[in-house]
Amino acid sequence: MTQVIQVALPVPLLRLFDYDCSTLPARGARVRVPFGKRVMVGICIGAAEQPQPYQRKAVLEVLDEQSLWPEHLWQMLTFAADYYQHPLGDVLQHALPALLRQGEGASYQATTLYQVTNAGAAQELAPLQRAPQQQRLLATLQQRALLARDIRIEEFSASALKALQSKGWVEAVTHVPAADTQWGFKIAAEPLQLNPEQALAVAAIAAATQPRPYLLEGITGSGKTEVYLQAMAQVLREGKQVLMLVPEIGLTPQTLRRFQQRFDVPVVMLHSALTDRERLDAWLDARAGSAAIIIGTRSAIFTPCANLGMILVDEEHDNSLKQQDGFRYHARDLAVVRAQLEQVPVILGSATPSFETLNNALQGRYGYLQLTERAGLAKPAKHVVIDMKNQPLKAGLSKPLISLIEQQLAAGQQVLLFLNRRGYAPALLCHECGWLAQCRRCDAYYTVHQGDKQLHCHHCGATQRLPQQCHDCGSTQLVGRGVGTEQLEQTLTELFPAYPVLRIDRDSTRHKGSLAKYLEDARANKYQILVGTQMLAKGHHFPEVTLVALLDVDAALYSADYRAAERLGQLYTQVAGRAGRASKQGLVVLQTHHPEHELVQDLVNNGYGHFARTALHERQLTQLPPFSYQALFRAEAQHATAAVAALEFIASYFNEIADISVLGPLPALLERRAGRHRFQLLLQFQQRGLRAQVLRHVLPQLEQRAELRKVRWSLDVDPQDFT
DNA sequence: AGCACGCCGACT
DNA sequence: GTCGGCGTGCTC
Repeated sequence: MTQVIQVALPVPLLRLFDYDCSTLPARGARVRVPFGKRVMVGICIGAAEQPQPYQRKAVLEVLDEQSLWPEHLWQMLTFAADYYQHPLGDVLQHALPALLRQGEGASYQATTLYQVTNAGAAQELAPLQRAPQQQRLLATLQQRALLARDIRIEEFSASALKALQSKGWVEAVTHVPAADTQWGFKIAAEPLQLNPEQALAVAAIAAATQPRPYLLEGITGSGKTEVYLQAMAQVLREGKQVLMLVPEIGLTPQTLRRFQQRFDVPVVMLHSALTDRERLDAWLDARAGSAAIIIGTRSAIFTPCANLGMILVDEEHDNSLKQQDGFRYHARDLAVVRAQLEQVPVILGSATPSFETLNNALQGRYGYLQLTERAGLAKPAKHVVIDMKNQPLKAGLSKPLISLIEQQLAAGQQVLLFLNRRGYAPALLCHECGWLAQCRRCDAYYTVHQGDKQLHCHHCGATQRLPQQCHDCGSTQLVGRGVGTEQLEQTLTELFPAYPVLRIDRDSTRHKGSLAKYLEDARANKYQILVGTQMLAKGHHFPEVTLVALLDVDAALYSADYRAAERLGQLYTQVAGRAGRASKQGLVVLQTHHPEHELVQDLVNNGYGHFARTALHERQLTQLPPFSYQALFRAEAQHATAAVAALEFIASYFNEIADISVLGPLPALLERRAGRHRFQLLLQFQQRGLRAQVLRHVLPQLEQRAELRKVRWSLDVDPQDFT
């Protein structure tokens, strides 16, 4: 009997689409459908209860017999679509590997497996002395069978393989990888001895009768990872899976190795270098339960797990956990929702917890586990605040800082300098008339880059040749104003010619693999002076670094973005954790024109914990998140008036509702970018429930309005960034 | 988001 | 005379 079904399609529309179908597919199964002039893969949501009187088209093909997602994960995904008011079809699309989005079968692909024949197993290796390629391959095959892919990866010779086959020693068989859900739990390496705090944390998680979220707040070097490992061990021992989210930068082969060394269980790592097929295999392994540990960045939160036992979110304060465009979800928040639905514990780990998470822990909603002791005998770093007022500066370096650097270098140690501006100089100034080279498409100045002798706009990517003359007065007296990492690198090379300088920023690491190489060189102490942007701040440890300096933090102290201070506190604390170790005193230097600033004083004197609590109290007084719930509408258009009008139109839907504060429309921090005028409208609610209810009611209406068709607009629930 | 339709400028 | 620029509208 023909059914009418609702289908979610990957289009930016909140509504679902009705199709005729000869059967009723499972909810969560894929269907191939005609859509306009195209054919698309959509997800069946179920039977349409009140089919619209509409000229329906028919489903072309039902691609899955069952739902692609386990029930709890399906619930999380529908929750997310509602919470973020984002089209369900697009949300579901995010939760699928590329091959499944394209309509491939949700199954392993048969590949060729090469194995020794009986004759091959008995064959001596010595006679192959004169064919070393064949000898090496046969020796390996006698130990284990190899997939076609392994042959390639391990660089065996294809002709050697052919030769062995023709001698009848090796045969090719068709191999369908099966999800092997039976992995026995084995500890590969003995766990480390825990200190009392660590032991308490592990025990608290193990002893909980009700699974719940935990904040694991551990200063750098306090052994957070060991707590993760031992908490995981208990889950793995029961045959359950662990899902771990890490920041983009933390997804390294070292991470993988650390887990493999401890546990003799299958680990899959979802990194960007995987092919689409490998990604699907990993997804299938996780869904079947045959992967014991699944590690990935933000989007890994959507990986289905047959038998989930725990979720870990490492560096839970990290901004890369929030997607900044399209489906703007926060993976940490979804992890908490998923853990609740699946009834498993979730551990949010950080040395510098986000204010949201810290507040939840302080209010008792999350378990609060603290690690305050540095392992070993490492001394906490010394803090120095340098007042830049009235100081002569050399490429942003004050005299006292230069002499501190000198001392460290002379003692054979490494220094690490942070400057959050890449390029040579953040502006090009005419020395005669004051003209500044400005991007034509953005409200921003061009950055001078000496490397390629060009001006770059860091906001729209535009470039042009370095001008020889002022555009206004024709003078040739053009000078860079301000300091970027390029110039800092150059100046340091001049100041300390005996010491090699390494610069790490987006420009110097453009080639793939170069970042990894530089980091390795830095760790190996090939460079004594390291210069970089934030890029260098996250998650890297350089054991020989004793001095870390933040060259200019003033922008964060007086930013229009209320989260700037939180981020500064986190950055400062993270980098402070990198200075010094057991035998050497670390030094953290902060240069500012406002040494008396409360935030600076609090951070330096009382540490992140106190700083965060003070700032949280302030957020409470001013009714900012996490003490209120925000939704941000953004609009951009060719003309400012169009963007403003669109937001005013949106605002009219909220103005009359009680208990909503409506701010704006206000220009974005960078009003014009790539030739488009950008404005924002901020809504603030006292209750999360009210926000959900109102957005759920209003968004579908807005989508219908012709008034909003001419501008590009979007909604960001729980905005992190106001740029 | 795509993809078509539609109406105005610089090219073979 | 066309090719193609991106504004506007629609997708079950």
